[in-house]
Amino acid sequence: MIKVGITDDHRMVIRGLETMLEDIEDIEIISKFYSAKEVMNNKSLKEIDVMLLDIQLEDGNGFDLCKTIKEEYPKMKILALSNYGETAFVKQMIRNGANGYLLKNTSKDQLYEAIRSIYQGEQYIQKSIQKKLLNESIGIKQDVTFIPKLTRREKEILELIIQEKTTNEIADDLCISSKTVETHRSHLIQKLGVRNTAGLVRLAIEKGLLD
Amino acid sequence: MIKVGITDDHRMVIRGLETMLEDIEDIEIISKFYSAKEVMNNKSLKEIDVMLLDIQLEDGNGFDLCKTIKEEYPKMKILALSNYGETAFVKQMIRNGANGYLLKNTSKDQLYEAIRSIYQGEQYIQKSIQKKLLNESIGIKQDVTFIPKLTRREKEILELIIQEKTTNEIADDLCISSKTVETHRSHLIQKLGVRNTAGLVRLAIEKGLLD
DNA sequence: TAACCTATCAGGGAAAACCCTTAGATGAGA
DNA sequence: TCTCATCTAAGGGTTTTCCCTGATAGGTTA
Repeated sequence: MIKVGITDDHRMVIRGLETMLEDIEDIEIISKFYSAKEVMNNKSLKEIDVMLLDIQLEDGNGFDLCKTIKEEYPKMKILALSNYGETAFVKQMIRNGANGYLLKNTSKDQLYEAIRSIYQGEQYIQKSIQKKLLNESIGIKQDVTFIPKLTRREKEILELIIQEKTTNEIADDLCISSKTVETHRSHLIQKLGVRNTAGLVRLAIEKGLLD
Repeated sequence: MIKVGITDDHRMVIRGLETMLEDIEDIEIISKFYSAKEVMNNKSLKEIDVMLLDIQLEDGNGFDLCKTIKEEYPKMKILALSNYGETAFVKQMIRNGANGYLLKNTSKDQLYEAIRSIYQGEQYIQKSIQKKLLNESIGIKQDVTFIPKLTRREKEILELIIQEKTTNEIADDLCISSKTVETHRSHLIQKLGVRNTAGLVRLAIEKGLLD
């Protein structure tokens, strides 16, 4: 009997998961959580074998939650669920300890297979995403798509850039010289491998660099 | 008996909706569609009283689909479903003929109420979103948040801006003067009510102005 | 036909962004 | 202690963006 927990802030998704799993004999849903907070405050976590975890939670992201859970309950298996197949998401989730990654438009069979696989200690990543990861690593061998870590200050400035502030305004906001802000901007452009502000904003939004 | 159709590319969500509605006596789910294409190719649409419509479909957006459906079947009621409560989304959906708007994290009761309301000819917008819309209209009376329509050329140029191209490069790409591109840029900034390139990119991505 | 929208182009000027180099101060960690 | 990362700052120059104004031409529609 595999004891399953579900964490998702959409009741509809939880409902969907429940019905998909309800008539499977060796699976039992023992807990449901609607937010990251609920998970953290709960003490029955240790009984869970496999946690189905939405990576987009309203309060705090699933990445951090995944890491935290894994630190406290290393034996628990985590199956990440997401609407998005962005390889950046997948990689980060796996780095943070997830044992599997499924898109939410999955089928019942695939969901069952994924849960069983990771319960038995294997890794399960949806085929379409595997393909994507493969293509990516073949296609652009040189260009490592991993996103370099931004410093606190850089994130701060990136945030303000996205808010349409100019270098001068940012300097005022942070009480530093505009030349310093320029330096940070240049670093951001270099680090993220883009050409200009447009690229910064796009990347920041698409890859979710902030928070 | 209210005949309901569901359009969503996530099976899980469809499952969730099904179980939420299955034990309600006066509702019957008569069709399920996993894509916009399926909807358009189907001829049993005319029997549907209320369509639950995801606004984020893989093939073509729900906004256009909503409009198209309404044009062909004016009597059909459409309840928009979304993960996002962006007022811009809501407004656009309502403009395109939707009779209601619900977030996917809704409850069974609310879902039922929404379906019944719009079936009876009322409009149903989730309370939290109503609040948002209200606040918005109070807070910024002047600033109408509706998104003005962009011309084909403007969209084209916006697309290239997002691809990190400079004005000169865009001019080359389109074989027009860079001064013309500048004019379009200015119009974009004015129309969209932003301050600079960063704002353009952000809005274009967040509101999905392209495609 | 007149009004309107769209796309085109231009001049000129101010502001902002971008690029390169160099460099001091600080704090964490091997 | 020495190194490394980070944050800070500056000089000096080029490119790009932004903001006016004004103008022509074609197409649509009332």
